[in-house]
Amino acid sequence: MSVVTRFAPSPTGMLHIGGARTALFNYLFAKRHGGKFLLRVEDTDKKRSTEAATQAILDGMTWLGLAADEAPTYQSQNADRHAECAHEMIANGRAFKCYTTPEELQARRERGEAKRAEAKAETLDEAARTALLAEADGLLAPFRSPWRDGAPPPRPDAPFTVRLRAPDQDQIQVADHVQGEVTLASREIDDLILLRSDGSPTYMLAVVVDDHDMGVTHVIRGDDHFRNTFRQLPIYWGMGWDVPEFAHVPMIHGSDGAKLSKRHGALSTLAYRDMGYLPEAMNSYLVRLGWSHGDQEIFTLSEASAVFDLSGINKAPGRLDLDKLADVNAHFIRTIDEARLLDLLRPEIAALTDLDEALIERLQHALPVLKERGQTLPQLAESCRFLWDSNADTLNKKARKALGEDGLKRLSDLHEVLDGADSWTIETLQSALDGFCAAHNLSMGQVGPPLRAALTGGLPAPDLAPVIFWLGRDEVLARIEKHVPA
RNA sequence: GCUCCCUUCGUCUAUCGGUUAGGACGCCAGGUUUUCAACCUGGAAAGAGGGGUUCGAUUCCCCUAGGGAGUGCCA
Repeated sequence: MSVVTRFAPSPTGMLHIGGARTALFNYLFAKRHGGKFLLRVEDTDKKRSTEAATQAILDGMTWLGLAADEAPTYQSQNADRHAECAHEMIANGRAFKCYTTPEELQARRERGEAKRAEAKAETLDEAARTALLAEADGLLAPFRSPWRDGAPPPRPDAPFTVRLRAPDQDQIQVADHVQGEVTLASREIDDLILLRSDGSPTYMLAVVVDDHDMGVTHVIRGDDHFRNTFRQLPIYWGMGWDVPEFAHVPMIHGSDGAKLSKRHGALSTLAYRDMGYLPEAMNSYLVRLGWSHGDQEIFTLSEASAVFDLSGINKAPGRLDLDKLADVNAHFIRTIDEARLLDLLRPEIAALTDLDEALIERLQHALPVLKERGQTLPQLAESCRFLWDSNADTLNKKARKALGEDGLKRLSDLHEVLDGADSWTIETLQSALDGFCAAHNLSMGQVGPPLRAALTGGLPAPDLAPVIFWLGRDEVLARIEKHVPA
């Protein structure tokens, strides 16, 4: 049997980082087993679903490179099919019509809460408290409809929901690839609603029907859905369908261990793109958060696709560590194709200065060295600043100091040397500098600072020889002339 | 409240009864050095607590504490 996985987000917001990881795991598992990875948009909640959110999710997936093997499907379009299944289950006795109204349900819940609050009173004796608590428990227990056994409705024309008969056996077991074997008492499960009183399907019905119809073999989702599995199993049974394999992966928390909030990381996946992270880095970081493969820290998508397995997933929720993400990002900045890196860098630099042809050429030369100097794209762009900015007007303290009397003298001598250099490569420039030091009996510690001050004004930059080479003779001489007019 | 799950350095993790408990990020120190990085070397840093089982527990069991999830005519 060939593997089929799916990512099934509800389009009520952006694709956050937890969703991205769930999608990634589904993708990797499918690839690992030569199967199919599908995308299904769970838009059964018409009130909260938006087209913009759908698009944002699709964009996020595209950016991460998690391409689905078929066009995305939309759950809302299968509503008829869902209803059909519900009615089939009414026909075979697994489901029934329930005439209890939302108001009645709400009232029941509120009475339960009230009893519980009452039980807290200190004046109560033990017996009274126990009785009150028992009552509250009864009221707050999973709902079993009074009409589940076919009793006549109060008014046959009243609106009804379709509910599934909760299982009769004592317990339900789920063998989950992450959570292990977990048993739950059936009394924890209610007669869940399959069809709302307006006839629309609920999530619980829709997922099961769609997963079955799409041939999903492995349901890999957030562990916030784990409890749902116990309620969904009876739907598979009611329809006489094979039950897929399950893997419920833990959530991702913020760096403080609390639930992800806007403060720390509950950002759209695309926000990370906008902050200058690479999709490779996101994937690599995310796959290692909650899953491991020996000591390997860096994974490309294809590397992970070759070794990913469900058994390596941990049960505990993981915390987002932006420092680690930045380090992984730095790794990919250093290793991706340089032409692509330059393309990614273009808008970042264009935001800082005029990106003309001359600058692009300098960048092409310098990038192999400069790419070591930034964890994110904006940082990297900033590290390139000296390529277009001599910083002559805002010399920092060190630079100012280096341009004292001695410094200016050396600078003027260097101007002559560089002006007359007949070869312009990093190697020859380096030996020109070395030769200059030797000839004047100076150390690089005496020559470097003034030259650097003139060329970069104290901006961070690599070794002088490559800097001189990248800048080119005209620019170098011009920058020196700003301090020692020729 | 109830049900289920989880707990190894600050963080992500390795270990599948016997290890000086390993790696990575971050942090600290030293080295290199013409700035800033990078890089190299070294260092501090963990089995939540308490009981068992066992010749031997991080590893298996129980309790406690802490954390998470669920408890909708949301998904």
